This record gives sequence, structure tokens and C-alpha cells, in this order.
Amino acid sequence: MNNQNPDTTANNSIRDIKQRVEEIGIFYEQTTLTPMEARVFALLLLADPPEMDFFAIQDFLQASKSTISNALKRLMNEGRVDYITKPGDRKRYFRVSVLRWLEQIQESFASVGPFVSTLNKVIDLRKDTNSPEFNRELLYIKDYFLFLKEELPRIQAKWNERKRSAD
Amino acid sequence: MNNQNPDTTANNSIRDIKQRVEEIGIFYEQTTLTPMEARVFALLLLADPPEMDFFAIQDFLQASKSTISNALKRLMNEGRVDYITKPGDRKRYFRVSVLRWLEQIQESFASVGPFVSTLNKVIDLRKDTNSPEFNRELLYIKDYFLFLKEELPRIQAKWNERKRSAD
DNA sequence: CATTTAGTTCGGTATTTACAGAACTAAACG
DNA sequence: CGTTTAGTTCTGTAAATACCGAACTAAATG
Repeated sequence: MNNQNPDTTANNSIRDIKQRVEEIGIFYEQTTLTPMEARVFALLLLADPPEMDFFAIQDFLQASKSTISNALKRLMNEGRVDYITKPGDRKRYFRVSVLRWLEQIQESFASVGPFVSTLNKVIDLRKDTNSPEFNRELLYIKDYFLFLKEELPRIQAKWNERKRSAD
Repeated sequence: MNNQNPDTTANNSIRDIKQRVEEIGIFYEQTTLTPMEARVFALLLLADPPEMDFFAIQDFLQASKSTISNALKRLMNEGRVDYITKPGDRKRYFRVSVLRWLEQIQESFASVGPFVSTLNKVIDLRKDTNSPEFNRELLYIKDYFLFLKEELPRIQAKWNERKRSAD
């Protein structure tokens, strides 16, 4: 049914592309994805068209079904990937859900909260100690996080505003 | 020589404190420290006075010398911990270097760069593809990172300004 | 300069984690 | 309603990682 060029990605040799997937994959591996998750994600970033069915992913990466299944599951849980379906075709076509991915990133930015509360615990537990200098430094760093907690939503708002007025 | 109360931390039972170290430790474990690194870090955050010699750390955490040595090494490389020395005492007293730790955090905030360049690679590799919608989304998310790359230094400057005028 | 002290490094082990393969499931198709 | 399809789940294994213990090193001490 897909009558486009059936290449996985545009006009480059398949070997080249495998290399690119590895390369991009390594970057995302360092942002807390497992090697295979990172490769799946990189592949979907580069694929043309930008959605692939389960078997195509498995075949390209030469991995087992379970590994691909688990990688996709985690990528979907993290909001980086979703899938579309096509009428009269029961396959799922997996793709990077760029906009949800962006939302996840934005939310994670907002998560300074836990740092603040952990520091508060520490500061509270230290309240009877005889280390005023150190305790003051802890208050200082907590202050910084509180500052971020205020400012990050601000720049988020600024971004929203910029994008709103761009249409 | 240390004529303070020799308790590891202030006026709480040692069992309590072990529990606190675990608790605070678990939080830092989730921010890319190994369990033992996280415990060492948590211990130094709670210790009173806020510096401890090698053996005191080892004894408290009931771990091997090598494990403590490696944990301290990594914590020092990451800029979270340093040590002081005392005249006529060849031990090193390890402590959380709050201000360097803060600097590290601030630097890591500034590191949006790699995200942008990875996205640029992806966008470049996709330039001949037939997926305008997807490609536009990628440009959009890249735009967001570029925006952050501008704005984060700004809020950093704002913080510096606030702190400068606070003395 | 032999010994103690304060750690580091090296080699091995146990636990965890990533992945494979095969058995299973649920929906759709003939 | 048996079979194919599109995945998932379960069980085992290989590789990576965290940790231990013992051998080592470098500085200070007697």
C-alpha cells in the first residue's frame, strides 16, 4: 500500500545509514537510553517515511522481537514514540512523536522540585549542628534551585508566547 | 584534635542516621550515582562536622577501602566533593564542596549544545526526504533548544546579578 | 632507613542489566 | 473456527557494573 520509495531512508546506501543510526544512537545512549532503545530511536529519527512497522525495525537492527518490543514499550512510556495505524492494515507504524517528546523535555525541566525537597530534608536534619558555614552554603544552593523553580516556568511562558504570536 | 562532639552527626541515634543516609542516598542514586557513591555523598551532606576522614566513612558505611576510594575519586572528579587537610595530620578530611557542586550543576544546565548539534545532524540527513511535516517538527524542537541556549545563560546572569547585589 | 599510615590499584566475584529465543496471546482473516 | 499476523511475556544467558580483599605505593614518622 505504501507506494513511496521503499528505502528505509532517502537516497543513501544502507551501510551509510546503519552507520548514521549507530552514531546518532550513541548520543541518545548517553541520555539514559539503553543501546537498543537508542538505536530504535535514532532509526525512527532518520527513517523516511518517518514511521516503520515492527518487522522493519527488527530487520534493520537485526535484533530479537522481545528486545524490539521492550525498547518500543519503554520509548512509548517515556513519550518519545507513538504509533499510527492504517485502515485495512493491522500493523502498527511506530514513529517519533516529536511534539510529545518536546512536552516530556519541558516537563522534565520543571522537575527541580525533588532537588529542593531533598535539600530541605538535609537542611532540616542539620538544624542542630554546629556547622554554620556549611549550613549556609546548603541554604545558598537551595536558594538557587528555588530560583530555577520560579524562572524556568517563566522562560517556558516566554517560549509559548513567542510561538503563539508566530502564526 | 577535634574537640567537638565526636558524633558523626548531631544528637540523633546512629541507627536513625544510617536510615537517613540511605534515604537521602536513594535520591542521589537516581541522579546517576552508584549506590555507594550516593551513600558517601549523602553521609557527607549529613555529617557534623561536615568533613570526615577516609576511615570514618568506611567504618560508617561498612564497605571496603577500594569501594570508598573509588567512590570518593568519582565524586571528586565530578566536582561534588573535595577535601581539607589539617596541620600535623596527614589524613584528608573529605567534604561536599557545595560551591563547586553548584558550579557543576550550572554548567550542566548550559549543556544544551549537544542536543542542538545532534538534531542538526538529523535534520541535515533528512534534507532530501519526502516528509515535510516530520521535518518541520524537528526544526521546531531544534528551535526550542536554540531558545534555551539563549535563555539559560540569561537566567544565570540574572542569578549572578541578584547575588551580587545581595552583599 | 625500617615502620606505620593513608590511601590506590589490581584481580576476582556477585549482582544487575541487556538481550535472545521460544512459548504464548489476541485480533483478524479465510 | 482453525490459521495467520503482530506483537507480548517468560525464561535463560552473556556482558557490564558494583563491590570486595589483598597487594601495592608514597609520604611521614620514629
